Amino acid sequence: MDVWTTAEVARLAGVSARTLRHYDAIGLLEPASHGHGGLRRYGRPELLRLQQILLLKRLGLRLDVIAEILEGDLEPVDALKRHAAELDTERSRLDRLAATVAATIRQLEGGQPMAPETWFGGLDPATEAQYRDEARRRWGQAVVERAWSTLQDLTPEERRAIPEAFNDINTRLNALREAGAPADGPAAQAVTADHYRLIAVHWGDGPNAEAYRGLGALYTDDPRFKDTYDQVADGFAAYMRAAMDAYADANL
Amino acid sequence: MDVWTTAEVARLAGVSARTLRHYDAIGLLEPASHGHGGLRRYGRPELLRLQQILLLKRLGLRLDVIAEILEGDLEPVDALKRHAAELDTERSRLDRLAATVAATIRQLEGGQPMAPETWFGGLDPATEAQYRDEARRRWGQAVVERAWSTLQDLTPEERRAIPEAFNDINTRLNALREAGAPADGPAAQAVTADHYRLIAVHWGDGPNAEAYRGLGALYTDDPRFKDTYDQVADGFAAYMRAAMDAYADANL
DNA sequence: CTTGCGGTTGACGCAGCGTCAGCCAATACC
DNA sequence: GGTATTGGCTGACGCTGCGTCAACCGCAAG
Repeated sequence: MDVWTTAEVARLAGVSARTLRHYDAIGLLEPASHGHGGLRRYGRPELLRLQQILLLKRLGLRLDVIAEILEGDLEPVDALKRHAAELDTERSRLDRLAATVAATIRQLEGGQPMAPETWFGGLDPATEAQYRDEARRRWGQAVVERAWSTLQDLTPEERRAIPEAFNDINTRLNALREAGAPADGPAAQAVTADHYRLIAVHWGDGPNAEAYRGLGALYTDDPRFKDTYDQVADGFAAYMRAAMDAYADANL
Repeated sequence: MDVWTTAEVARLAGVSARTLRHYDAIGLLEPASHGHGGLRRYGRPELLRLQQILLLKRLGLRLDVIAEILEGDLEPVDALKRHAAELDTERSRLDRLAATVAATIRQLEGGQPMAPETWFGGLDPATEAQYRDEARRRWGQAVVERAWSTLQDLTPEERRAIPEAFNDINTRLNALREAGAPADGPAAQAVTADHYRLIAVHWGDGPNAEAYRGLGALYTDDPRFKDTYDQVADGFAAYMRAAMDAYADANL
């Protein structure tokens, strides 16, 4: 009774037969012998090795790492410490993700305020015309016409998605501001890059440094914009402008 | 300028061209037209749809879920709430995993005490003989001989792994005890199942109900065992025995 | 003889692309 | 006019850890 078949080992160890065949295939746990039509026959050393494998697997180690440990090529403590660090990284990633998702849910449920970038969408004709005139003076005829025709071509569904996209960016950026991240730091600049790309999509091309800085200036100097942005949080408009200036300096 | 190629869209949106081709392949984002040798040509609606895709992707949603949302088959808020719940589950799983890994590291670094199940390994000959005699009286000749020959055949390396395996189980079970989990509850019984299987491997077969209960009795009644087990934590021996009794009742 | 159990070897599937490989077309340089 | 470069295209493999068929074989019971 010192030898077991695949199914017996599976039952004893609480794994599937397929798993054992897989471990054989990748060389992690080879049976003591292949006899009589290829039948796998496991001995006691294999059972014990399997126990060690399962112990390490329960800790979340990958099979190739487990193999290295069992071959003596890797110190268990070292591998576990590295693994613990990875777990920690992954956990904080999940934490941030969960926070972002929760914020997005609140935002969707709360009904988002109309962002000023949606100038031409859903406004009454007079106000709309006023914005368009001003935009033309600031950025020129071509840009405004492109943006205008863009918005005209949207389905109502797509149009609804625009404020969400801007609010998403505002939420993210404000979270960084509250966390004390500098506006020209890597985290805030990454979000700003998303903002730039979103603007680029609406304008049909990326704004140059001057135009982008001009847009930022609008956020702090024009009360129609400033009020909306400081509604996100007090001081947010200034933070946003600083981030945009830094972005223009570094990338445009 | 109302139409863009793959590379242009990639640059504007900050994704790889390969990604865009993938999204086309799975039908998530199809170009406005395929013209002139299969060249993909994206229009403004596609750019906007891509923005929505990337927004949702940043939240960790899977591509098929994103597709459902964009097709209008799924409410964004519902999907996000479900996703938030999944994130929470995953996060607590990682928490437990990290705790287990940390405990294992402490255990490996602290040098584990010899578990009494390693009767015949590394003891002086006289003590070893004494254990063997007693084990024979308790569980019979056959079982002891099998277990004995098992241990004889092990390499020193494999022998060192045995206490680790037992200590792993003790650590896990004691964590449950300290958390207030009942010895006959599902969590503790899952660990006990591992313990049973480990014993089964060493004995060459699973002990029956009587033998397993007898082993449990040993833990609380025999001072040599009890002392070692209560060294894990005060009262642990009794908890372990209760878990083993419950396991025997339910499964053997 | 059939049925059924338990064993075997492939091979696909999953998630989301990265990364060649091999081929075409237009442009730029000599 | 030849050619090197750029960019786009379509496959197809790779990664992780098996679950899940599919197709086939051998042995024992009914």
